[in-house]
Amino acid sequence: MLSEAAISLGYDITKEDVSFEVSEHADLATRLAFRLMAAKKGGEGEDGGKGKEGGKGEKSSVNPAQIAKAVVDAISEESLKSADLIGKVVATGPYINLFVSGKYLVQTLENVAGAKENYGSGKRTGKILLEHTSANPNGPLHVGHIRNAILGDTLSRILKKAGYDVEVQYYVNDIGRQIAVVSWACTKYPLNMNIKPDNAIVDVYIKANQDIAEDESVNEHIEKLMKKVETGDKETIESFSHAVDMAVAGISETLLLMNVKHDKFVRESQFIQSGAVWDIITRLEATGKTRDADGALVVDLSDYGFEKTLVVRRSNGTSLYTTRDLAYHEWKAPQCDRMIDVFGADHKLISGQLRAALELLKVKTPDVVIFEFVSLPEGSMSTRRGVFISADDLLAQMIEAAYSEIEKRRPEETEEFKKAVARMVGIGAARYDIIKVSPEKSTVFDWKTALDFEKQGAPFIQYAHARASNILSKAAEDAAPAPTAPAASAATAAVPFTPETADYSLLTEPAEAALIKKIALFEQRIEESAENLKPHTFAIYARELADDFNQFYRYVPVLNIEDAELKKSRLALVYSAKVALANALSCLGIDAPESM
RNA sequence: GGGCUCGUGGCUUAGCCAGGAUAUAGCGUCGGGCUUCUAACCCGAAUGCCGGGGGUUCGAAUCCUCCCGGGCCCGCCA
Repeated sequence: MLSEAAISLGYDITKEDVSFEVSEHADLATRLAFRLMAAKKGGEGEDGGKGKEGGKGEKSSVNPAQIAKAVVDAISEESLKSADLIGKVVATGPYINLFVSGKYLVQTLENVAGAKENYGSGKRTGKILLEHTSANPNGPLHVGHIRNAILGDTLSRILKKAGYDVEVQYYVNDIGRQIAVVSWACTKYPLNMNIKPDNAIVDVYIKANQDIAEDESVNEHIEKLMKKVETGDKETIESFSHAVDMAVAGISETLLLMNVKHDKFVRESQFIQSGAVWDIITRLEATGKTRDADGALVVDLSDYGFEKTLVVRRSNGTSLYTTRDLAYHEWKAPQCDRMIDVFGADHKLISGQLRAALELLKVKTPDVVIFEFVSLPEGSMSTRRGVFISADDLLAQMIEAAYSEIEKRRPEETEEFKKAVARMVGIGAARYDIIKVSPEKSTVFDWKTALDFEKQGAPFIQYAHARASNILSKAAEDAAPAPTAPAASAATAAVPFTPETADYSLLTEPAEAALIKKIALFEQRIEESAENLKPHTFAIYARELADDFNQFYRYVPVLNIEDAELKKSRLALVYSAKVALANALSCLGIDAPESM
């Protein structure tokens, strides 16, 4: 419509030149006028170039505000009519602002009612293999790992919502040096079977590392174990595997508590046993880019901009994490259209080298999502030194904090109710606090901030959902009163309501329109978030949605009105808002309580 | 030392990739709102040389460059 108008004025543009953005001044805005001015100035020869010598002297006689006005004036009557979702187009200064029509709002609510829990789903296709968390099984997850877990899990939910077929994997290091230390520690020190198994493992792991620091000879034992495992010694493999099982069991329990789901736990050792690792090494050698360095085999990746070579085989003949990771990615590549890895900032260099080596082998490379570190006020965390705050501790304290809140607010409720809500709110708050911040910010963990339930965090969104649920359940009660209930008054009289039959055009309050418009943006925001691999942008959308619902809740009564038709329509809107809120929370891995 | 990354009111933070309308929101501070669907809510106020200098541009928080400060990496660890 706008391009037609611009063309009619003699501008040489195509539909693609018209781009829109969201704006606080309009539902949709375009800076088309700026483009047109630039195009005109650039002259005949150049079209989107910078026009490095063009612009200076010849000041254009028209300014963008005039162009904008001219374009809007040139929009033909029937063109505006045919775009029936757009209600109004105005030029404000150099901007052309578009406002949606009532039909757009009605259509949005019809879509929600039709789609329900599928509302907001995108149409993307393709299979994605997403790897996240993959913490070493040498102890419990700590607060650094949960950034990985929550980022990865939220990303997987958003990608699924966008339409992709997503399989999530945890890559288990069950064979490296650290696991050899764990295994050795398990034979030297007794395991405390009365505590969570990952905690029992880390206790002995820390002791073993102290031993190594004090006594060099321990390293010889460790190395012997590594060799044995790579050459297939059954007993050693079983001992490793037992220790790994314990740690993984504990880690899984923590992940489950956080609503983090993996489809598969893939063990590194399988790539040793299958011979894939040695096969990779042979093919790397065949590229001619490898060489011997003091007995070790290294790959020269200088063609890819890496000065440092990459070691793929130790001088003692054993493989390294990186080598096994190459085999893992080669294994994954044919199973999917796209691989995504979520790694901590410490993996930045190595993941770049991994991608380069995969390219060398002509294997599809993964997209890597990097998040910066979470450190403690006294410095960075270390499982080995026992310097960390475990995820379990954090989550337990958050649930406890949520419990005391619910105790304060709803003392009359049952213990079961309070416990359930405390879990939903505590975990939700933890997840939201982590996901709302963009991953490239490094953070310092602080108990006080962590346990301070930030306003407009997860509880805020959950509360909006609970409010919507409450209105709907009250309406249902009114519609089917219990035999003992007093007769309903006129204002609260039963309103048979179904989203399909409501007259949405009655919803004309500003707060109603604002809420509907926000609901309408769901799919777009999901696709944006999925496309950019930025879950935090969707977390912000969920908050905005709750914000608009709370405005509506404050200013627009639903149950206490006389007009039955209007009540029906508003109930339908509340229903749509509840669906949108529930779907948004689900994408964030946060439970949506009916009451809290 | 080299590479990557971050720096936005007292604190936390969005916007930066694809430069444009008074820079987003929360906490904290100050003031207001529960006989009306749960106040984990809502409304209002104050608070910003968008780390600093230079450059590109009609226009820079956004692009380029140098500098300063924090984080991460530069292992035959993962």
